[in-house]
Amino acid sequence: MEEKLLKPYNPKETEERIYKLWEDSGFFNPDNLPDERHKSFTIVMPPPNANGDLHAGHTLFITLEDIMIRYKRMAGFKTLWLPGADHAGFETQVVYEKKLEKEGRSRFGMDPNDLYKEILDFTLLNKKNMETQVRSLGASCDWSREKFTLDPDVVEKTQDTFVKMYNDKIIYRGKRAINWCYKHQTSLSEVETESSEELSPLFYLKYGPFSIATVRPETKFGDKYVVMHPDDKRYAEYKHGQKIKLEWINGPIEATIIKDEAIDMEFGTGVMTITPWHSQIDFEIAKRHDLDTEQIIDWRGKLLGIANEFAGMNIKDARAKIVEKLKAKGLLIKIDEKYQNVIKKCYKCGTVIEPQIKDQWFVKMAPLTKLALNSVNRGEIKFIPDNYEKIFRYWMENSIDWNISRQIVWGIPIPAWFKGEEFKVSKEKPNGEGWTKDPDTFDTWFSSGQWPLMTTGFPKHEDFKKYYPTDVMETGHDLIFKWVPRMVIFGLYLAQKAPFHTVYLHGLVNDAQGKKMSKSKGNVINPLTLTDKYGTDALRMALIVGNTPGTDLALQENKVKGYKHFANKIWNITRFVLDNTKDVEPANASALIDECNKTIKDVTEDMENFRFYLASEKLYHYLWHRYADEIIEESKKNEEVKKSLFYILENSLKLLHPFMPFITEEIWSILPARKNLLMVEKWPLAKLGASDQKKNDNK
RNA sequence: GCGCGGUUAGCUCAGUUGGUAGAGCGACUCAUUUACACUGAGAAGGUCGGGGGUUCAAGUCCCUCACCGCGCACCA
Repeated sequence: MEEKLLKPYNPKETEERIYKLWEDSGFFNPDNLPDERHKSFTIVMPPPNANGDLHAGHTLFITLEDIMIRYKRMAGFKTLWLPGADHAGFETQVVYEKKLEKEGRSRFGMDPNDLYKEILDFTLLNKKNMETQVRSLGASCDWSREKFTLDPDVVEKTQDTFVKMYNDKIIYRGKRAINWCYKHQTSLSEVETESSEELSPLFYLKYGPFSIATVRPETKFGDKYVVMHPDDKRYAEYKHGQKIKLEWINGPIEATIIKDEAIDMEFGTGVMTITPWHSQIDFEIAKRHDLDTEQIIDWRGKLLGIANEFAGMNIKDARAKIVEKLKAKGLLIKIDEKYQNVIKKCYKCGTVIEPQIKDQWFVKMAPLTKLALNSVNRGEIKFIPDNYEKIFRYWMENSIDWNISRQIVWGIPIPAWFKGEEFKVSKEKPNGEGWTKDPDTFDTWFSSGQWPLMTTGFPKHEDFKKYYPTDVMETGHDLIFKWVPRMVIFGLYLAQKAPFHTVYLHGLVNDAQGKKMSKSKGNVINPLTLTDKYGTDALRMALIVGNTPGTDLALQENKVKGYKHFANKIWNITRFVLDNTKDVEPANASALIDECNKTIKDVTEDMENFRFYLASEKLYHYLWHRYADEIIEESKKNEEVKKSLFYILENSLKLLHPFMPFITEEIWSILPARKNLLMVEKWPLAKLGASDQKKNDNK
C-alpha cells in the first residue's frame, strides 16, 4: 500500500507535479505520441486576451477542449491542441488606458512608440501569467506550437492578406459613416457597439413650410436639404431640386427639395432634413443625389464653426441651449417627450457613438459571406447546439461592410502609405518622396479571424498540410458574430476550406444565482480561488456536469465542493480495492464486468456526440452510487465480487481521465505494474456483453 | 420591431429517437468510526408556466398566450 493513499486526496500536492510529468513526457506534442497514429484531431485554442487573469469562462473552455483532446488522444488520434495568446487590440488598449488614467496619465499626447512599448511590456507580462494559469487547469496543449497574435509571422501574414484582399478588390478605402467613440478616439465596427432603447424627447421644428422631427437638434445647423418621398401626394407641389428660402437656427438659408424613396411616408410628417456627415442613411441620400456634406461636430464632440455662437460647445451642453433659441425664434412646434429611439454606444465605455464620415479601410462583406453561406449549405460546418446555425445564417445574410481600421496604436499596422490625396497599399514604403505610413492598426478580429490559418502555418508549413482544416472550434456563444464567421470567411477565402467542421459553443458562466458576473456588481468568482480550495478536478467537474452546450451555467461553490468529495471518494475506492484484491485472481468475465462495459459503451457514445454533461454525470453516478455503494459493499460479503473490482477501477479511471485528469493520473501511477502515463493509455473498447452480442448477430 | 433561448423538486439544472418524472445541493429521520464523516441507509418533496391539439401514449411533437433572459435593429 502506497503511503500517500492513507491520507485524504490532496490536490495541491498532486497537480503541479502531475502537470510537469505530462509536460516532460512530450505527449502534448502530437509528433511525440506513441504508436502509429494516422488520423489527426485538432483544436485551435481561442487565444485568451493577455491583459489580465483568467476568469471562469476561460476555465470552462479550457476544460471542454481538454476533455475533447484527452479523449481523442486516448482513442488513438494524433491530437493537436494549439494554444495561443491574444494581444486583443482595442480591448487591451482600453484596459491599459484605464491603468494610465489611474496613474493620472493619458495616452493622448504620448509618443505612439512609447505607448506601444508600454502596452507590449504589460501584455507580455500578462501573457506569461495567463500561460501559468492555463497550465494549472490541466490543459494538455502543445506549448511548443504556441502562437501570439503579434508574432512577426502573424503580423506579416495579416498584412499579406490585406494586400491580397485589396488587390482582389475586396478591400477598399472610402468615406462612409463610421462609428466614432469620442472617449477612445477611434472608429469601431458594428460588433463593437451596443444598441439600447431609450426614451428621448423628439423635437418638431418648423423648417420653412414644413414640419420636421429630430432627436438631435444640435446637428441641424447645416441642414439645407429637405427630403420627401416622390410618391407623397401631400408634397406633390414641391419639385425635386426646387429651392426654397426659410429662416433657420442661425438666420435665413436657401434649402433644396430632394425626393428620395428612402423616406417613410408614414413616419411623422413624411418630411425630413438631412445631416449627411452624422448619419449613414442621410449620407446615402446625399451620395445618391450628389449633395454637399459638411461636418458639424468635431472629433472631440464639439460643435464646429458652422454652429456660430454655439461653436466650440460640447454637444451634450449645446442641445438645451439650441432648443431654447429655436423656441425663441418660433421654430419649435412641439416636443414629444417620450419618444423611444435606439442609441448606439461604445461597448467598452458606454459613450454614445457618433456617426462620422471618415476615410477608412472597409472589407466588402457580400462576396465573403456568400462563401460562408454556401459552405454551411453544403453541410461543411456543424453547429452545437444546432440552433446557432440559424443565428450564423442571419448574420451572413445581413452583414454590412466591415470597417477594419482603428485609430489606436495597439495592433497590427495597416500596410498602407499616404501622400496628400494619394494612397498606396504595400508593406514596403513606395518609391519617391513624401510618403507617410498609415498610422492606423487593424481591428483585432481581422487578424484573429485568420487564427486557424496562422497557427497551422498557412500556406506552406508542414502543420498546415497535416492539421488544416482543424476539427472543432470550441468557443463562447457570444463569439458567434464576432469571431466564428470571420474565421469561416478567411478560411474559405484564403485556403478554400472552412477552418473546422464542428463549432461547439458553450454558454456563459454566471454567478450562483445565474446572474452575469461583473466587477461592478462584485459577484465575480475567481476560478483560481476555487481550484485552490477544492482542486482543479473538482472545478472541472462542476463546470461540466449538467452543463449543456449553448446554455449559461450558474456556478455554485457547493457544487465544486461536491466534486472535491467525489475526488476523495475515488481515492478511497482505490485504497479499498488495492487492499482487498492483492491475492484475488481477477475475472475475465462476469455480470459486473458486462455492466461496466455497458457504461464504457454509453460514455463513449456520449463522448463521440459531445455530450460531456451526460458522460460526466454517468461516471459520477456509476462510480459512487453503483461501484462504491453497492458493488464494493457486496464484495465485503461475497468473495466472487472481488474478482471484478480491479477491472472496473482500471476502466473507470480511463473513462474519467478526460474530466478529472490529475487525480486519475495520480492513482494510475500507483496501480501495480503501470508503465504508461494514463493520458496515453488506450481508451477502453466497449466489449459487448452476451445479450448485446446476440442483438448484433441478428442484424 | 425581428430573431433565439428558457419556464421541470426549496435552489441550480439534466431529461439524447414520444413509452409509468431525475441529479447535485439544501431541508428531514436514522446509523456512529467504517476503504471513505470529504461517510452510509432511508424517507419527504413536482397537476413538468397557462390553454388547446396530434397520438394507444406528450416534460418531449404542433398551435396559442403569458412571463424571464439574450441577441439583432441607420423611421428622421
